[in-house]
Amino acid sequence: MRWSNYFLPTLKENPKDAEVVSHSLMLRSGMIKKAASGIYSILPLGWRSMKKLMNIVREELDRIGAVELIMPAIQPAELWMESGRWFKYGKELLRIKDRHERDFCFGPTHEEVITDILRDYIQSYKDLPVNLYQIQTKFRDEVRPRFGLIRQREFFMKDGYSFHSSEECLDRTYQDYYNAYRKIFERCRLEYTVVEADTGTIGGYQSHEFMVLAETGEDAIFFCPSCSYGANAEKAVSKLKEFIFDEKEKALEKVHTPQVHTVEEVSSFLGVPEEKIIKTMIYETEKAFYAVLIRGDRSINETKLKNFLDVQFLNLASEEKIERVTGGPMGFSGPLGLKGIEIFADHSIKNIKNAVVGANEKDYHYVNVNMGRDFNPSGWGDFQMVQRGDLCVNCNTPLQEYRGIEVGHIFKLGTKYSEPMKCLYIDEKGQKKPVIMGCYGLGIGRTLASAIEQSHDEKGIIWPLPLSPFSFIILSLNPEDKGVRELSDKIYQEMVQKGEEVFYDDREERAGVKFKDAELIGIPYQIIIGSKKAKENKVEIGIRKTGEKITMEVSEYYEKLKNIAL
RNA sequence: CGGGACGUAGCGCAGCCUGGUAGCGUACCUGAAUGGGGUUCAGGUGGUCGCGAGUUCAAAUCUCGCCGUCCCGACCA
Repeated sequence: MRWSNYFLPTLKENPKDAEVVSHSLMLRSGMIKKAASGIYSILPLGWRSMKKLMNIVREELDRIGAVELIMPAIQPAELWMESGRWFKYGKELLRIKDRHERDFCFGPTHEEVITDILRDYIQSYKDLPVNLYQIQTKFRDEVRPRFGLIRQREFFMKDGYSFHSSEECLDRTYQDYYNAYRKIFERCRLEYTVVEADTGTIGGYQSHEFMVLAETGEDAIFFCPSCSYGANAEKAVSKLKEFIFDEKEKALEKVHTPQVHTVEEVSSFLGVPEEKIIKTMIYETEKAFYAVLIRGDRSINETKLKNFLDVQFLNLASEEKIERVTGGPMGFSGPLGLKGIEIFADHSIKNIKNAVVGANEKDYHYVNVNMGRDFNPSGWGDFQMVQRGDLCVNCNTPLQEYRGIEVGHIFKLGTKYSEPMKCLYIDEKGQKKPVIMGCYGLGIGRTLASAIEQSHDEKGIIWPLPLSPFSFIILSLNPEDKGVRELSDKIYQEMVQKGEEVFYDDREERAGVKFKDAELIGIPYQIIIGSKKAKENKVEIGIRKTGEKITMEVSEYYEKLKNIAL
């Protein structure tokens, strides 16, 4: 491909609305162009990289026996009503009406459509398993699209779905995808980790996230360096530092605590450590209000709480509602004397003796509160957010915290969709059963952006060879010099004939411009052809990653290049 | 959904406070020189100042509304 014949608008300056490096470099290297917030055109150079990644994905999925198909982006509302997600999915689901005022949505994911396909064709256990995938445009109306291709509203996703007649069979396919994903990310030369994850709106009962490690990552993950336990912040569990309170229970006492609201304030006002304070959080859900107790130095993990309470909506109650429910203002809630509201406690408060709690009354707290004697929660659970330094539940090693970009997510769905949508099969005994499903997502654009986040320098992108839009770039430094032009043309022709993916900068630009652009777009290997060296029948090979330049005879460039590029 | 900021040439910005019909850099076009790291000089093209109302003799500038874009937050009792 000749640059003069290509469409590659590079930018010298940093676009002002690009905040993260992958976004900025993709814009500058002419890979993408924004159409609207979170919505991008993929320009030729970007599309080449994207196709590279898609093909890696295809190869690895084909290898595990998954079969590619393509489903519609526009999906009828009826299917979403059947699964129950038309109402549950929320505002992220882009709903549209056709000319007959019929409801549709632009698919954020395809569980409904694929289940609808399968239920009509699956009859017997003999038809199972089925393992299908597609690479297709998704739309999620994100509240806050950001970071270029990392959080888009319209994006390419590889989504796979598998159907089984037994758990064991699902387990095998799940493992196949797990391994295939590992291979994909390894082939992309990404530094990543796999963590246990919450299943969110997709549902199901087991899931793993593939996280590319990056400081700009939106998700926090915890990882045990010793036993390699890993989980994202929503799912992570840990052992807390235990505090032993071997004191006697003292008499309950109400104390005046004017203007003392937060744990921090209570701690310093009363001179008690935060570990002896029990925080009482009032949550509002679609079912009821709940009081949730947790140790003063810990934070509530709302995802865990949501799962525990089995609710769709969960929000901290507003000031007025707290007053209505507890009788006291915000900042003074406590478990004592609460009426008409269930109290759930996190395990972290179990051993606290002579604790401090709010008195549900302005400017008052109780001290020397003891669980069992003074109050009893109606249930116990793990509601806490893991914090740095907490210990691994398996091996007691302090957990490490990283930031990551979620590039892949696999789920065991079970019968969450097959049951309501009646995707049934007949088993060996002639009984009708819902199909057992798994689903497997991989973000294409996001993976590409992650690769740039992990591999760049101040000059531009440094593509790992498997994702690079081209493997080689010929820099013809003085194309008006006949010798240079002829040699450049010759080398270009040769490489094309050998089937190499080579980009030829034949533009009438100065050398500096070509070097800068080549570095910006990050092609791993440069073939540099200039007047002086060309006269001596020599060329240079430049390596983007190291900046190294190696001079050699024209006759040996190809062999050497192939050796280096291995 | 809340808070903040921005919107002026393809891109990056100034001008706005203190109203008088637009400027810088870069890119682009022409010419010349240069020719291995965004070169230099000369000349030139390009903007209904996001949109709409209002105030005014006069609005990029002041006022109001809308639209768009980006950032931060989503939370600790």
